[in-house]
Amino acid sequence: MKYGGGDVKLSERKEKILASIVEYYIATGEPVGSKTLLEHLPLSVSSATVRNEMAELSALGFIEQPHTSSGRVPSQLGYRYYVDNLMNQYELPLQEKRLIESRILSASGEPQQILEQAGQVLAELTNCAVVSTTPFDEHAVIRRVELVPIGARTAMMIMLSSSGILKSKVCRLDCELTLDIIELFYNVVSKNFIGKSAEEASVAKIQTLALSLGNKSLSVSPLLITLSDLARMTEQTQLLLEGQSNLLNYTDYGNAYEIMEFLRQSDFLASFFSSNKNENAPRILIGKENRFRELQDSSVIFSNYKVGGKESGTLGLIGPTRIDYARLIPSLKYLTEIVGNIMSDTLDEQ
Amino acid sequence: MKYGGGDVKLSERKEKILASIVEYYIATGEPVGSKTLLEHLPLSVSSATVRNEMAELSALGFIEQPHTSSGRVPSQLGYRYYVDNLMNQYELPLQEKRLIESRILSASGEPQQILEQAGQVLAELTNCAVVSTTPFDEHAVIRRVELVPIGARTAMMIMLSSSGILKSKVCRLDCELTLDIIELFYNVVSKNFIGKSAEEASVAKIQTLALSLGNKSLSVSPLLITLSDLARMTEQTQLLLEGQSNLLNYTDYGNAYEIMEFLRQSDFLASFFSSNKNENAPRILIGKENRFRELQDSSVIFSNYKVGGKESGTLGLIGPTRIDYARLIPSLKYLTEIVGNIMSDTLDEQ
DNA sequence: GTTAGCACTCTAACAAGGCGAGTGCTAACG
DNA sequence: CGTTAGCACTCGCCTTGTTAGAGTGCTAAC
Repeated sequence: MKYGGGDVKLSERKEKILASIVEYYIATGEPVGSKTLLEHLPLSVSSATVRNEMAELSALGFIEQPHTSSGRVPSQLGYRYYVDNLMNQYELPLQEKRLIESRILSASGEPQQILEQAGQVLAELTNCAVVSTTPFDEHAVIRRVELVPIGARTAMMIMLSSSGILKSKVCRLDCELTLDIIELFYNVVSKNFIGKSAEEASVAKIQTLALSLGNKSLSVSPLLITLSDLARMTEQTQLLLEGQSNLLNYTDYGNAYEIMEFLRQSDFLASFFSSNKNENAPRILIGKENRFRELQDSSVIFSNYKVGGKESGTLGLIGPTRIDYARLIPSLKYLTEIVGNIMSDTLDEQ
Repeated sequence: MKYGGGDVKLSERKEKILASIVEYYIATGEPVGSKTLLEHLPLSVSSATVRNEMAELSALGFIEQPHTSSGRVPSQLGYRYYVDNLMNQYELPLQEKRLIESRILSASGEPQQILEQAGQVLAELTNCAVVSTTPFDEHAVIRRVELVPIGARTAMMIMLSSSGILKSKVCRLDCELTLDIIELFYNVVSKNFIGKSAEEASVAKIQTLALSLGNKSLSVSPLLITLSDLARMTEQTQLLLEGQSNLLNYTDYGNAYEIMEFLRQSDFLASFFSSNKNENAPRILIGKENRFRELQDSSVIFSNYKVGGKESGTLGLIGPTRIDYARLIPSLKYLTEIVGNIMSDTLDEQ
């Protein structure tokens, strides 16, 4: 294993000590000294020995001291080693799994709401902020378009994509919405858009189409414009955010406000997640491993969920570097699994 | 006017001084002393005179001292007097109004999304947290139910209410969704639910209906259950939240986390808002005027928006008592107006 | 009613000193 | 050679003491 530039394999005792430091610090948030450590460590050696070991761990860069005279704290590298080699993942008890599943099933079945629900559950479970992206499938096609008249001149248009995204928008016409127009619209749609990708419902195409309709164009084109708007909304991945306020609980956390603002304008994250599409296992970025300045003191754990066998969206956890990796990772894993399954269920019989 | 138990009408000079204290404190967050105050006050008197006046204002309870030797801060009563008598509301410039309007029009037209957009705008404008409730109309009826098959055994059901709420849910059947079943479903729906209130789609009614369908009951009842779920969702007012993170900016604000948590579990607020349904003008609750413990250090300003001439939902601002009332109130007023208009537009031709 | 002057109060800011946790080093031990 | 006890040392935190400054209320004069 490469840590800090060289291959390192720690002795068993060093590993025990490192693991103990990490776990103690995660649990308490206090830097830990040789003596305190010994109390939590089933080793029959003296504190001096532990100190010697700790000095070496310091030299290797796995732990560091906030100031000369207080205990040690895991460094970023220390967390990394812990996560890679030492952590025993805690398995979710079956009962809790059941509870989680039932809560997510209570959502409406729309991907966005499943994700909202899952995000809330995960936020409660982990005390982290949770981000998630709606399913994205570059090969998704428009499966269905419905036009539901509301008033004489208004209608609600609904678009359903093959990735399960449902979007709706109110459309307001300049003239009355007659059956003729509706029929014409459905014809145009089924001929030109159904089964095609959302991209194809471009403004340019809409315009040329409108031209070809001659004098009917005037009445149908507002509908087509709305269609194109919906297509835009459908192909856009949306990023959902839950449990932001959890971040405020971590008092040692520099500037929660900055992070919350960052998450709010979170296009960055969305594109980052989508560039990590083909990973299966959860990925963990600790502190500066992260490329965003705002997250340099945070850890991000994210994992993709699969809909119909294809990676299609991401669930991510964001918290301070001092988070309980051993507990969070299995929770995240389980949630992505569940979310994927439920979404696939909805779509499996296409 | 009743303030602190007695009728009070302050002298013109006292009013000027009080207004100046309130405005200075709102702007800077610093307690203000007689000397500093004089600099911002177009009065040709000495600081001693001002001190005398301030002493009387203190005795009357309009201002108070955080500690013996520092400037004065408006008391809750002081804010109240200011808001009632002294404040000149700042009028939004036309240009800004235009900008706001266009941003809200970019929303999809669904009430929920209009409110989300409006909430975001308002949060940016005011630096407060914004809450809003979706339109609620006790006389609302189910206007339309659509069933959109997705797979062989799954369908998406969409419900539209006369108050403009659109909700959808995926429904999973035990057997194949045939045209027969769909037709039967539509028949049952149009006979029993369309034009009726959402309340009537109760579980009990669904059950008796299912019984009367005899052997077809098995296939249709999952659909009817989903219908009932949707009716529940439609009649529930939803509470939306934007700009929570703004609260973190107010450093003097005791415990932003507590407030954020309170807002998150905000059923309280929803019911509180709905109990204030028939007010037209914005209402302002300052500090302890508020009945919720968590908001004792906050001010809440809320105002109802009208859809089709009827009060139907609320927009509210939440911030520390030290907020710029003179600026926020007109912003809120304008936003409620706009939101109401846009929503009414969508529905006006029922 | 207004003003100048003054003594008084109280906090925020800074400095100094003691405490204690924790360290690294050294020397001794098995 | 690894382990251990002992010890001097470091350095942040807490407490205490002091000071400067802002602001007040009061009094006496205008």
